[in-house]
Order: sequence, then structure tokens, then C-alpha cells
Amino acid sequence: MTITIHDVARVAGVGIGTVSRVINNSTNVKPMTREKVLHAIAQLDYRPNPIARSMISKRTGSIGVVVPFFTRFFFIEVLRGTEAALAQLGRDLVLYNVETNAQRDRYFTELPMHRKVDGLLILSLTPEDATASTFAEKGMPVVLVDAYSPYLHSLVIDNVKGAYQAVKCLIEKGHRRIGFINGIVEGNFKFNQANDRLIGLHRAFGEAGLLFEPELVLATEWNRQGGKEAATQLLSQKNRPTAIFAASDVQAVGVLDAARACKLQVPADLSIIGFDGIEVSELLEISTIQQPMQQMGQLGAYKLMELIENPQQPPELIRLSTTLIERRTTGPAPFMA
Amino acid sequence: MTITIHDVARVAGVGIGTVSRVINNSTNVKPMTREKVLHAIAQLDYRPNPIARSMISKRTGSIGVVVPFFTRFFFIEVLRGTEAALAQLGRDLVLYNVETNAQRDRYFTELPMHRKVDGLLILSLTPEDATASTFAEKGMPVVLVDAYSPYLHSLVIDNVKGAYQAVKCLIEKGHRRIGFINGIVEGNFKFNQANDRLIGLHRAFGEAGLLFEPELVLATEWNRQGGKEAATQLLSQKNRPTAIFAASDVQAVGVLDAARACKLQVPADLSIIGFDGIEVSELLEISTIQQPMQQMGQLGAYKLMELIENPQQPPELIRLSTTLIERRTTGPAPFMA
DNA sequence: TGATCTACTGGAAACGTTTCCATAAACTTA
DNA sequence: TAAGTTTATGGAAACGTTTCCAGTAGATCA
Repeated sequence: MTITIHDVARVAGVGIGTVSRVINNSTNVKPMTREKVLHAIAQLDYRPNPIARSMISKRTGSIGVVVPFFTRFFFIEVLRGTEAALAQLGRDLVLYNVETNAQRDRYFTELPMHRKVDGLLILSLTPEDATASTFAEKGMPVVLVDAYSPYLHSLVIDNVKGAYQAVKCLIEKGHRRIGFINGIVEGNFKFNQANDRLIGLHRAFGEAGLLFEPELVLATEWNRQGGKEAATQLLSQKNRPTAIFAASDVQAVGVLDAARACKLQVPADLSIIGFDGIEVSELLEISTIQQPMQQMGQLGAYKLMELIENPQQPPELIRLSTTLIERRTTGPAPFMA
Repeated sequence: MTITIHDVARVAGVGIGTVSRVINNSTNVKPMTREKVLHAIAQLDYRPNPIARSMISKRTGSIGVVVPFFTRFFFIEVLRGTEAALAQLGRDLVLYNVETNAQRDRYFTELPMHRKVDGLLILSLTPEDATASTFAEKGMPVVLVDAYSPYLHSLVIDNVKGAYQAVKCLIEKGHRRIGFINGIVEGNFKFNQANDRLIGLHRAFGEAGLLFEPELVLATEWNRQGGKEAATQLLSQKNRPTAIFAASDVQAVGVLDAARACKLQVPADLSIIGFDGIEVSELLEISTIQQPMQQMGQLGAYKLMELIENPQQPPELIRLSTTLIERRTTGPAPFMA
């Protein structure tokens, strides 16, 4: 039924070894013989069976991408970069979406065992140390993107600096009471990001000699509703903030909702700055801290391919920077009674 | 190095056939023997090699999803449904992103040859008849989602009816001059959708006894800029439309831009209705025709799995309906001089 | 001319499963 | 107890490649 290397060998009148050598253009095939084989291949429309090849070579040509809530704008942008890089290299992208801790743990333990993928690109998830060493033991190449482990190759953006940029921008515009809406840890999914952004806030505050006021910091779900609720709470305080920094753009959208509900003009009465730089921030003209999302996905993919070729590299940390993008939601601090 | 079925057989003191029978829980294994084997499997932490299994079974457990411009909101939503369905069934999702005709054709010819996936879910692309018959010849199960071919299982939404719903809604609000911004065909990518939506418009016009005016219909890129440019053109006509129907929500966002630029109030001066029901339409509170995107992705996946189990089914056409969602961009027609 | 290389070629072995056939063991039945 | 039936088991063959080793045919050299 299916055409095999034996059929090609028979038609070309050579041995299967020779056909294999032609396919993988090894050395030592006489030009005339190569011609005959290529002709037979064309005539039969033969394609080597990739499964059988994998059987020997231990390579599948597929890369697994483990990503939490892949439909979120941020991850889509990262995936766009990854997809482009892998397609260019002729590799298949296998998507493993994670929505629960159980799912994450199952992928982390199963994927290195059955070798259906040559390597793993993990987005915004930090494997436990034990998990990381399992990856190493099983010889599964792994690159972390937007997450850090000392035992794995990691590619992170500087969240501390990003948050610092955001808060400093607000301070420079004269804001003194600045609210911060952070994201909560969901099944440990975003732990470091949330933490680092808080640190960046502290740093900017410290540098400006501002006092940190705990009642101006809230943590909510990483979504619009969370942002809205937190902002509503912040804005109903007696001495309300004149600016709000949200740890993500979608939360910033919620802040906009809350401002509208409180009849506050943006940015006249309230300045808002988000984080991520997703398309929605552009659509709604929200000032934000832009992450190089596509670049992260792309660099991660290239790094992983490199690691697959040459697995014995000590873990490396690559650090990327954010960019402040001022749009229409940030302005000078209003005069407050 | 790696643990194979032979190791398990040796440790359990049985033959490899018996181990295989236990793994695939076939019949005719004595309970005590099964115990021994399971114990050995646990002790060695053995996992059957899926590549070797595929070699025999001709099944990889992977499904290929071919999708144009996968980062667009619409496709992301469809993918969300597909991913959920496949994950539930324990299948891997391999993403094939298409951005050019060449890429599409390469995937269409290569994927059925090398059997790295058990089936193909194709989104919003219509394979040529010749391509469709190649799928059949090579025995590659295929389901089309948001596209139709008489030779393949197809799952479509009723674009004609959707456009009809949109236009009828505007007519009922008293609008008589209604502009239509359609999408252009990009490498044949959206041919039927564009066409069908125009037909729906005609139907609603005909039913209301309205005259179709060609100068009120434009086709542009399926993006914000395209919508803005077309709307600007429509709104600068001497006798401008009082309502605009855009063939996609992103184009509708562009219409909003244009309205703002022309200092027109929405919906007081101009009503706008989009198509798709993507998240952005909710964010910007644009009235729209909602497609059951997740459901499409999910049903398509289930249909494909069914087809893989039982390949000899005559092509079937499943038709899903749209829902009119009125938000803040549609209102009664203004009085025009 | 015979010996020694070198360039090329054929095909067995291996990869880790499942399938299938032969055979052994355990029951039934008369 | 002997013959017949069913249940359980071992392992060879097959899946379609790549790898490697042995071998052949020329070419080169003394």
C-alpha cells in the first residue's frame, strides 16, 4: 500500500542503504546512482515515513509549548513569535494548554517520559526544583520564557525595572498618591511577576522619598473584573489616589471602567498605566509598559533549538527590557483638596 | 538506558506478549500474572514508547489544526474550543499557521503524506477539489470549520442569515441608507464569507423593499485600518449612510475611529454593527452578530475524532447559527435633511 | 602484474512496540 | 481417565527507517 524505501530501492535497482544515503545526502554515492534513486523517488512520489525515522534518530521534529491560559493576549503574542521561529526551522508546534495545577503537573511529569517532542518551551510557569531535575535526568531540553529557575535556561523580562518605569513616570507627573493593583497568584502561576512588580514600585517610591502606603496596594484576578473591583475600592477611599498602576493591561481596562462609573475623567482626574502592551491597550489608548512579547517567544524557540543540538550547556539567564509607552491615560496630577 | 517492554517482561518473569496484553488491557491475562506485570511496571516506572506504538498502530494521537493568521481573535476563540475538546480526549494539538498561499499549499500537500497527525482540522480555508480528493486518497480524515467543500465534512455558520440579521436590525430601527463594509479576498482566504454576507444584505434589502446602492458597498482589508478608510469614504459622500454594517468586528472598530474623526456621535448620528462577537466588541460595546466560535472549534474536533474512528462516512454539512447582540452602537435612525 | 587503497554499494541488525501463531496449562465432559 | 475445549502464555515477525560492517570494483603504485 504505502511506498517504502524498499520500493524505491527496487525501482532504482539499488540497495536500501544507498537510497537512505541519497535521502540524507550522505557522502560516497556515485552521481549516476544518485540520479537513478532521485528519479525513482520522484516517479513513486515517495516520502520517508517520519515515524520510522524517529524510531531510530530519537528526534520527532516537534516542539512542545506549555502555556497557561493560551487565549490570553499576552500568551498569544508570545506564541506568535514562537510559531514564526519554529515554522521557519520546519519544526512542528504542539500546544499544551494549562488551566489547573493538576494539568500542569501532569504535563511536567508525562512530557519528558514519552518522547513525542524534542524539547519543551514553558511559558510563565516555574517548575519545582524536583521537576527541573527530572527534565535533566530524562534528557529533555527545556527553556523557560517569562519565568526563572536556576536549573533551567530562562528568558525573562525585567519586571522590577518595568514597574519602576511605570511608577517613576507617574511620580514625575506630580502624582503622590499612587494606587497599585497587582495580580494574585493563581496556582503559583504568576508568582514572580507579581512580586517583582511590587519591588519595582517600592524602588521608585524609595527613590522619590515617597512613603509606601499599604492601603493603596491590592491584589486581584488578572482580568478586567478584578481591575474594576480593586479600582472601585481604591477610588472610594477618603483620600483617593490620583493615579493607578495596574499589573496588567486587562486589569487597567477594568480601572477605566471603574473611573467611568465614578465619573472621573481620565487622565484629568485619574491617571492610569497598565503593563504588557497587548493590542487592547492600543485600542483603548492606555499608557502601558510594553513587553517584547514576540521577541520573547522567538528567542525562546531559537534558544531551545540550540539546546536540542547541543544539550550540555549550563543554564543561562537572558534578560529583556520593557518599554514605557505613553498614550492617553497618563497626565499631570490634579490638584486635590 | 531507556526501559523497554523487554525489561518489564524480564522483571515480571513473563513474555513480552503478556506485558503488551496487560498494557493494552486485552483479555485473557490471569489476574495473578497481571499483578506481577503491573508491579514490574510500577517498579521500573516504565512508559510504553509512543513512537514505537505509532509505528505499528499507524496512529500518532496528534491532530493537526491548519489555521490562517492564528493570532486573530476569531481563530483564537475557535482554537480555544478545539484545544479543550482535544485535551479532554488526550490528543495532542499541532498548530499549523498559514500566512501565505504557498504555505497553505505546502501544508495541504505535505500533511497527508507524512502521517505525523491522525487528522486535520482546517479553519476558514477551502481546499481545491483536487486537494480534497488527495486527502481522500491518502486516507487523511479532514474536517473543515468555517469553510465548505462538497467533498469534505464541513461545519459552517450561516453567514447569509447573520448578515440578514444585522441589516434587518438596522432597517427596523428606521435606517434607510445603510453602508456595508465587506472584507476582501486575501489569497482566497475568506471568499465565501464575504460573498454570503453580501447576499444576506441583499435579502434584507429586498424584503424591506429597499434599493441596493452599489456606492454604499466597499470591500477592504479585514482589519481596523481597512474599516476606518472605507468608513471615511462612505461618510464623506453627499448623502451619507446613517448606519454601517461591517463584515467583522475589527473593521467595525475602524468605523468607530472614522466616526470620531468625522465628529459623528454613535449611535445618535451613526449606527454601527459588526460581525464575529470577539472580545473587543464587548470591550468597546459594539453591537454585533455573534458567531458560536468556541462551539465551532469544539464540534469540529469531536466530528474529526469520530471520523478518525470511522473514516467511511459521506461528507456531512453542519450548519450553526449566529446571534444578534445589541450593545451601544446601534440606535434609531437620525432625521436627515 | 600483483598488492594496496579508495570509493561505492548491499543488506543485516537495531529501534520498541503490537499482532499473531503455536503451544502449554487448566478445565470439562463422558 | 482420556479426549476435547477453553484459557493463558511465549516469542517470532512485522512496522519503515538508519547505521554499520563486509565486500566489490576500480584506481594507484611499485
